[in-house]
Amino acid sequence: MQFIDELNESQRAAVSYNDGPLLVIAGAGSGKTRVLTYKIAYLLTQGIPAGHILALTFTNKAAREMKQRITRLVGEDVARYLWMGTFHSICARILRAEAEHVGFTKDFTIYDAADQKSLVKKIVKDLQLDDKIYKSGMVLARISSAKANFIDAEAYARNEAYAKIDRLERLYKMASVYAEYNRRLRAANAMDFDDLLMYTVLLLNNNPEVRARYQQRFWHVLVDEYQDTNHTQYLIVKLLAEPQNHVCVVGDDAQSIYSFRGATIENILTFQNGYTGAKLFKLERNYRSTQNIVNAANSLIHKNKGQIYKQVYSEKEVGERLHLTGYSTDREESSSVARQILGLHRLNKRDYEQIAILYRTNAQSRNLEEEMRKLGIPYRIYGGMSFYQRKEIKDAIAYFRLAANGSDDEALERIVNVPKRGIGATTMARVHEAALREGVPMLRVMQSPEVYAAEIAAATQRKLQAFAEKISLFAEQMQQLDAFEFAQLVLNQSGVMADAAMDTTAEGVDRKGNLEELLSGIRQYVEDRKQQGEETSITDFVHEVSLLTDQDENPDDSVSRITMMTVHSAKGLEFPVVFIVGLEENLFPSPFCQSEQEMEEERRLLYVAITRAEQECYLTYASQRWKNGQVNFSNPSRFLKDIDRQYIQQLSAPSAEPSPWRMSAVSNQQSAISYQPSVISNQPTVATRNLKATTGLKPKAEQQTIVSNWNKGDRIDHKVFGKGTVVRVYRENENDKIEIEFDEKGTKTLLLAYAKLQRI
DNA sequence: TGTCTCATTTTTTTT
DNA sequence: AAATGAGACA
Repeated sequence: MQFIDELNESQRAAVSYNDGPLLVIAGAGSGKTRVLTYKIAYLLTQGIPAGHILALTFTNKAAREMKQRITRLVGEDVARYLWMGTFHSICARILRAEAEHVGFTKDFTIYDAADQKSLVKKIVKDLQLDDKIYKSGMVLARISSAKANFIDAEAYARNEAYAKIDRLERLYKMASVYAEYNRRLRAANAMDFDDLLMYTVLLLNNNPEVRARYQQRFWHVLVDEYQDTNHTQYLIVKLLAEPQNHVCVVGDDAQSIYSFRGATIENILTFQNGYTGAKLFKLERNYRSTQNIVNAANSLIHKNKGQIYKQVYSEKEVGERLHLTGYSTDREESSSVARQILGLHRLNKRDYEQIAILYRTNAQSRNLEEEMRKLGIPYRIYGGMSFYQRKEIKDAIAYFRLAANGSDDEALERIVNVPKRGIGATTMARVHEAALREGVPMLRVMQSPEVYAAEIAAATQRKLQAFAEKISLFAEQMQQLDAFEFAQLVLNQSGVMADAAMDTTAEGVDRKGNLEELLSGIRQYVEDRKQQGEETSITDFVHEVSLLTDQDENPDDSVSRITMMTVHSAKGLEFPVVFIVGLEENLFPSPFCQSEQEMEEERRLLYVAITRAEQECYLTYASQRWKNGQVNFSNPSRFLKDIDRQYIQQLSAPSAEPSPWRMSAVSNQQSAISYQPSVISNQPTVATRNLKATTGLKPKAEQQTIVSNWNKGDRIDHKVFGKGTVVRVYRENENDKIEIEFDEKGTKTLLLAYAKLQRI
């Protein structure tokens, strides 16, 4: 037990307390993960077998890292038997083993967001509801919220609180949509993310002998980031830990930022009610950040009303104050941040790896990305499109999914015509209708269309059968081949690979490259699993992949890069230098929070952001920002006033109102009409859109034309603008002027135009 | 059936 | 700015 010396007093107390449930309130940077890691190591040295310890984390990455740290303490041959993972992956593991108890087979598919959305759309259509009211996003949010609170479709129908909101939104049939949604998932032998949690609770609730088995398996249950658990997760922990209640949860109410996903801070606040005799430990010493950073963050968070009182403190150096800078535009903000990063790298010898830029919304990464590229700063963006979300990858995986689970209608619809097989929407609508009517999977209908859907033309029926046969052939092969061999076979015989290979455009080459990357990923997977002596089938691979997120992608190369991500995904991370950008009203805080509670959550979000910084923290805002293709004027975030001024150094405020670029469009020498003051920055940039209203251009000609970042003499791509159209962009009170003339070619594709930058 | 054009919408965060 | 959806047309 030499490692217990590496802990401070309160950490050690939490680690070695073992007489019952405990709640560890761990301030930011106070060694939360350290406590959890050491606690597990401690349990292991106390003779608890690794296979009897369950540790639940928030992300796969956190689980992986914790496992690595424990491995370093106790060795691989012990650590590998730990049950460690996200709620979702552990639940999936349990559910696959016990699938028949909840009426699924162990090969059930996990539907991702796209599958869910498409399913909801179909249901809304089939139930003949108005899709303007039953928007898929809204419907899914309602369902997800219900599932997070362990409310099934039946209970939903009886639930007055939900009904009230639904009435407000005119979603009178919401309960039936929910019920139908679940029926369809079940028919497809599929679960969504929330089902993984929901069905685990059902499983344990309804099957005493299964429950007893898992309760006997898990002697100790530990939960990280407890402030971000929802009610269903609370139930899972409760059910698994009974009756001994050897539960250890670690969290920080000040960092609760996922209530939009159903997380409830109540879980922390009432922990001691749910587990009588629970002991509370507080970790208040921050080992991460300088005093200025910790104090600034404290002054901010103390403006919140609801919180467990704690005084986080740092004994590191006082450090620099937070640097606050205002800019007139978002472009300026981005380019200045880029220049500062370059400076930090060159002059202060900062490794790029030590620097992160955090923002409220993913959309903000675009500008930043551009500026980084301009200055040659290597970067890594988390969020946005991950590898597994690319079209060709999803297509490939849909083939695997369908082979593994013939009821997976979403996978089927995705690939039935990829590559083109002449099976169009009309045919699929008939297949869908028949499948619904007969209560069979669509694949079955396609196997014998003459039985189920006779109205389909004979020639088309043969196409359907050919497809169905191909899939059953794959399903057969799947039994004999390992994941890599199988994937290779499918990509070749499905035509997906050939399709990509035929396309010689840049995107086509990319697609082919991605597919090859997928293959080599699968090969790697097979090799790894072989070494571990584990299964190497494609189904395991698919199951694993469906629980991955972009956070989990390989840190790839050895190049040192700055990191750009949303504040949410930065939770749990730390960087010597942090830039927090876009600190404006209607962005951060988000324009969507109505209630005071939501505002407090946004404040916690900024608290999380600031406390990521170890040494330097830069805060920026801009007074003009592009949003949804429009310029927005904004004020500095109210949160800036919440931070005690003594910890902030204001470097500069936006200079006087910039003279914006104005744009006018002239059609055939018609009169010029000035357009909204839009464009910004010293780089002449033009954005035109929907000019019809203002210019009277012919209806054909005027859709969205975007030209950005010009230099003298640049050639630019854009859409057809209409014969003889001239667009002028000029800067008020100055003589800079850009004039573009559009010629009339351009039938379908983009027209190349020539931009002339001139001074008049 | 497939492609192209035009119009409308977008509420933020993620396992 | 980008994505989605509807409708026209080959």
